[in-house]
Amino acid sequence: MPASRSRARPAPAPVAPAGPTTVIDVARVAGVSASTVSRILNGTARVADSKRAAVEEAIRRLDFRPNLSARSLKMGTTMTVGILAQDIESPFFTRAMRGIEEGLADSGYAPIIVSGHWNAVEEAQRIRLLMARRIDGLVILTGHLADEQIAEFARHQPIVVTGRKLRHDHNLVATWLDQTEAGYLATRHLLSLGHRRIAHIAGPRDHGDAVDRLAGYNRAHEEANLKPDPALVTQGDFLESGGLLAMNRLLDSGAPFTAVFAANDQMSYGARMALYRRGIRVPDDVSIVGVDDLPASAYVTPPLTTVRQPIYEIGLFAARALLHMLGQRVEPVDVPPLELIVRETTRRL
Amino acid sequence: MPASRSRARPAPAPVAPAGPTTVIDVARVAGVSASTVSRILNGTARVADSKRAAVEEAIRRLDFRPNLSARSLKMGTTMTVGILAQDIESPFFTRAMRGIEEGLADSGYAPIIVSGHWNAVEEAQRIRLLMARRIDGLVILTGHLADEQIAEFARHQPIVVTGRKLRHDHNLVATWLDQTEAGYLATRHLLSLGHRRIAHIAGPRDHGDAVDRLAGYNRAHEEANLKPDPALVTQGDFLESGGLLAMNRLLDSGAPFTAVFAANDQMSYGARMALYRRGIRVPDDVSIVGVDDLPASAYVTPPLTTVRQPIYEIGLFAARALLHMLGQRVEPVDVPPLELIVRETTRRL
DNA sequence: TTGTAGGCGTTATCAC
DNA sequence: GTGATAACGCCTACAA
Repeated sequence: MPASRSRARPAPAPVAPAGPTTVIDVARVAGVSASTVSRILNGTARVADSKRAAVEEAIRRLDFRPNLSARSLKMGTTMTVGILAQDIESPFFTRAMRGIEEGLADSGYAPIIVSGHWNAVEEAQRIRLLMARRIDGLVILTGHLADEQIAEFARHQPIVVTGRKLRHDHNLVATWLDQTEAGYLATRHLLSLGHRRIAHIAGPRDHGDAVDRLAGYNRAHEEANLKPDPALVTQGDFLESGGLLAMNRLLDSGAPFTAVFAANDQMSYGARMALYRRGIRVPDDVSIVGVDDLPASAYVTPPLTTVRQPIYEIGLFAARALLHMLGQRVEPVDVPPLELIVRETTRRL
Repeated sequence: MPASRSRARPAPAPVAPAGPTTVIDVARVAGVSASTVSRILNGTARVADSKRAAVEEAIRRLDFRPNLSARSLKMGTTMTVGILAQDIESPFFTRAMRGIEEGLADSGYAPIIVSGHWNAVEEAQRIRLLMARRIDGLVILTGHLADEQIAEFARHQPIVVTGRKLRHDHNLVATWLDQTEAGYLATRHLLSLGHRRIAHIAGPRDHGDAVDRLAGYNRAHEEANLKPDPALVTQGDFLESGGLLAMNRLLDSGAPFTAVFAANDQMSYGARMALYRRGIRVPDDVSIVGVDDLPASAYVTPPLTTVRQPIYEIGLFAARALLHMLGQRVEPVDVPPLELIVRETTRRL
């Protein structure tokens, strides 16, 4: 029976203050000053054991919780970090968020998540909203912001940004994986299985990762002294629906191919569906490779061969790096490298 | 070139204050008092157009943003709502969160998301953490908290809780869909296709929805004057892995069946994988029905027949209901009913 | 219409 | 070791 907030009814106990409980109430009940309560709360200084006991008892009795707004006002810190995602429903971002959640656990920091929807203007807007809340730090999960813009934001608070290469700074950490390598690993795998006509469902043209993966596709061909057929490269949007549409276009074009490299897992699912619709078997007639290794990829039929991205670990890394910049003592984590996961959507030609 | 935070260097402009910009700085630059600035910020009172212009200009010049902590301290409101999810990576919760995000858009409220991991103790802990931050409202997305516990929490701030039937209150709104109906719809569909030996992969025993769906499965049988074979009911955990394990148990038991009703889509995926592993065709040899209609269910092969839950709309509803309780003028939204979505994992026997 | 003054709850500084 | 006191930045009576 917490004693606070008893307005209409008579106070249930003589100690009950009028409004929400404050340090002063606790101090009065414990027979000490507010400063002493504060000191005990924060471990700022040594206090006599007897007083400590009295204060702790009073805190319990009154169910006292310090007002974070007041503390923030005084300290200039909000114990809140902002997370800029792009699409809160995408498995990519939720996996990263899990990593962040884990990395932030027990740190006292809580995440506020906003979505930028792959739109630089909206992203900047959301970040300003976050900054108006005086967040102590910010994680930017990929996106379309200009590097200079991010550097500018980093003048106001520590930032960790994923998916780009940026000069580190006391206030700015970037984590980056070579997405050319992802495209290269996927394509080389198909080439090594004897495939020579390999289609590619690319991601959005304005998306750096997509561009890099296409470059990796080209590099693997070059290395094998092959020239990819431009008719086999088509555009997707990183979503299932786009993968389905792209595969339909590929099929309708009549250009023959025996394998397809989709720039991410979600488009692989869509492509797979398009093939299924036409009765084209995977991997017997066409092999598929994706990128990401989303949790679902082990449960689609057949299980998807893909290039694993350490998304969870990136989230974990981001959280830890941010805490480090915020002055917390945390052990750093490593981001493992990209890795080809061979499952059952690819077979030797 | 924002003028604030120029500590080490000489001030770039004569207007630059020492620390972060405050109303007082704005007032000084605009040649008015701080209260006038506040009034303009909040539209609290009429002010002369000339002063308004000067203040707005000063705000722009100084890139001023009101300190939310100070405002919160004064007003007793944080413009923050807490969201208790269970697993931030589950498509169920992310879909709901999308709805919440949409419902909160442009309201000025930002969501803080925490996860309870289906553990009543952890859920209560997280909520206390949220409450320590003085959130203005709370959305509880299902979970294992006791009704009384929720009622107790609702004494401190408005709460919307999904997935239960609770007496509404000026501070408590519950939204609930009859999950017996979900199990009933799924099972009746299979029965109507001529299936008589229908297996069921149930959800966790301590999960109300799971229990209700099993009850619906039984009710559909009763209605058809059939008795489900207890050997065909097995336990899952609402995850893909649990669905896979459960289906393997079913198969190993030797009890014959021609269809399976899985208590959610994720377990359907796992069950589908187990069948695939053994070369059992879907729907030719075994039909499958799930519950949820996750976005992915239209893209698995074959596309999953399932009972659609309006998860997004539930999130939207929750956000709107909360805003309403917080005194905002918002138009209410309806939660559509459960609906059987017939795709391609079921066929007539 | 506008300014002055006081306080929201906390912590840091300074005395004792 | 402990207590008074003065901010932190904002908003809202109250006064003018």
